[in-house]
Amino acid sequence: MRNAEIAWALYQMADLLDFKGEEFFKTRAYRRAARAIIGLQQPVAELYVSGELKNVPGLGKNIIAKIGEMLDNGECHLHRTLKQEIPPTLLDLMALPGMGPKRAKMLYERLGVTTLAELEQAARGKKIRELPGMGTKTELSIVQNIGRLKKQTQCLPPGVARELAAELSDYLGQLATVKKVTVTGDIRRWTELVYNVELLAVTQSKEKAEEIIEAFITHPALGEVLWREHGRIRLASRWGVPVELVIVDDDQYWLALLWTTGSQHHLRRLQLLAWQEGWRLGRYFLTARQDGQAAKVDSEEEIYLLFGLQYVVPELRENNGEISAAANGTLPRLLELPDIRGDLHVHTNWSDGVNSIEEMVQRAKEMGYSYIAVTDHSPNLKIARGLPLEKLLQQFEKIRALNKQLDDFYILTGVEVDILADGRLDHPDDVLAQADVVVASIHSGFKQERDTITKRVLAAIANEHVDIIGHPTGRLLGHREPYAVDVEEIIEAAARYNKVLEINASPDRLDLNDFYVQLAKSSGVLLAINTDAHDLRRMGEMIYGVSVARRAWLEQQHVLNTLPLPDLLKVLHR
DNA sequence: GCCGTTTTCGGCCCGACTGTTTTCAGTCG
Repeated sequence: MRNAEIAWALYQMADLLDFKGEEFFKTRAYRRAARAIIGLQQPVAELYVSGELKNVPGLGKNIIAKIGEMLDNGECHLHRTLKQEIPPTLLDLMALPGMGPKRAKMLYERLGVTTLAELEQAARGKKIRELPGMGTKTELSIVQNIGRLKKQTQCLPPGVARELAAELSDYLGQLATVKKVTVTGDIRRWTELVYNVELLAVTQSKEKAEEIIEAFITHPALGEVLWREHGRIRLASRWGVPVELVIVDDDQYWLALLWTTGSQHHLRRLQLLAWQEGWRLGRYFLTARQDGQAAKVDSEEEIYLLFGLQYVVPELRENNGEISAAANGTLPRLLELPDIRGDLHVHTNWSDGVNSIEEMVQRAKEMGYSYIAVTDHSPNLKIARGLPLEKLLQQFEKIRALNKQLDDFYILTGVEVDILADGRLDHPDDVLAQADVVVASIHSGFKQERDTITKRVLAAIANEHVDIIGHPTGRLLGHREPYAVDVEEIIEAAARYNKVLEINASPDRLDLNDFYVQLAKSSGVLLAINTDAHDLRRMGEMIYGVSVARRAWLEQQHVLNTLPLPDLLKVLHR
């Protein structure tokens, strides 16, 4: 079993135990263990064998034993028993907003509801309001939330989509008849939501295509066949989002890659331009209009070159002016991951992070960074064990001491300070003044009116000690809508006060999104791309933020944390 | 469940909000 599968099993056990009414601390232990496993750099199996698993915080004797069972048998006894006891579809109910273990249990016991479909039926049949503590508003919200969920399952946030694609492409890669697999489509263009998971496989001979398809459809993550023709298949997946596999031979690879990558609008423009240049471009083919001769191409670059264009990277293929720019030779040199010199928003075990400052620093060094800012939560965020004033000052002391031991690396003292519901900040100015970097973020009052919440952020921008506005819209992809904040006004204010806006790189957030990043850039507002990592593994999510930046045509000079340390400190006025 | 030079047992995680109540349970961040 992979780490992610074991973590998923632990999460599910936690949910099932919650449902059974187990005490909070026990189920939290399971969730903490799951989180610890997600954060591991090595396969659990290796650490289990070497006996190092007991050194991982959050993993104790009991859970390690269950991990052992899972590694041996693919499942542990407790998990199996729980699933026999409780229909696992009940967990879908608990995933609805406002629906926890107690209510799910009551619905199950009193109305016999086990699935979302049955729940919707019960709500529409006015059965819910008859239960204690439930009323008409609960019924309405159930119907609304189920409706929203139905829409959401048509697409996936990029992190989950990439995991699914990687799993499927590994599987295909193991087939002897498959020479190469490429993940293409939305994922290759790094769109913020993935509506299709697309894979392109190369085989020695096209006769093998049907064989590959037959093997592919048996994969456990895949379900119903939606559509099929020779060399192409489309199926439903575990998460609801469709998966498409295209199989071609060597000769077709580059044109198939271009075509499957999309976007449709980009390809349309490209077809038109190709036509004007004497070519006919279509699904996996490129022929001369004059004599029907197929073009011989050995890269995507060559295809663009044939049309007199600079190469257009997948992130830009949205028909947002990239083709004219490529024709004029004015495509920018886009930001790249190695341009990033540090992460200005990470959490440690001082607040709700998993790892110590030292561990985060070590990882940052391994990633080739030259600085990192430790920005733990402020006291208002109780759930995240936000640091009280004294502890924050202690942390600053500790960081200053650590810095003395470090060569060629600098830890910035920092804080992610809550913008409180009334617009004040959660630390006094004189404390903020002592931090190298201050990230101000909203973690409460998400449902406030547009005006109120916008004023809160504006007040934070106006505070002279605030450097960066963290995850400016607060959205969680597929989970939580952005708060009602007026982003344009925030951008204008950031421009006036010379403040930095964050591109939160977490694939669950991508906040700001590429559109607002373009607005910010054209207003002269600097962006900071930060992971907001709570453990070592998630520090690796920087690439998602860089991709948002690339989709927004950002270059190195538009991004704060591409600056060498001395320049960075100058911008931060330290 | 995990954790521990304060403890191997007794802590660990708390306040706001919502929808339902008429004093509060359940959920959420």
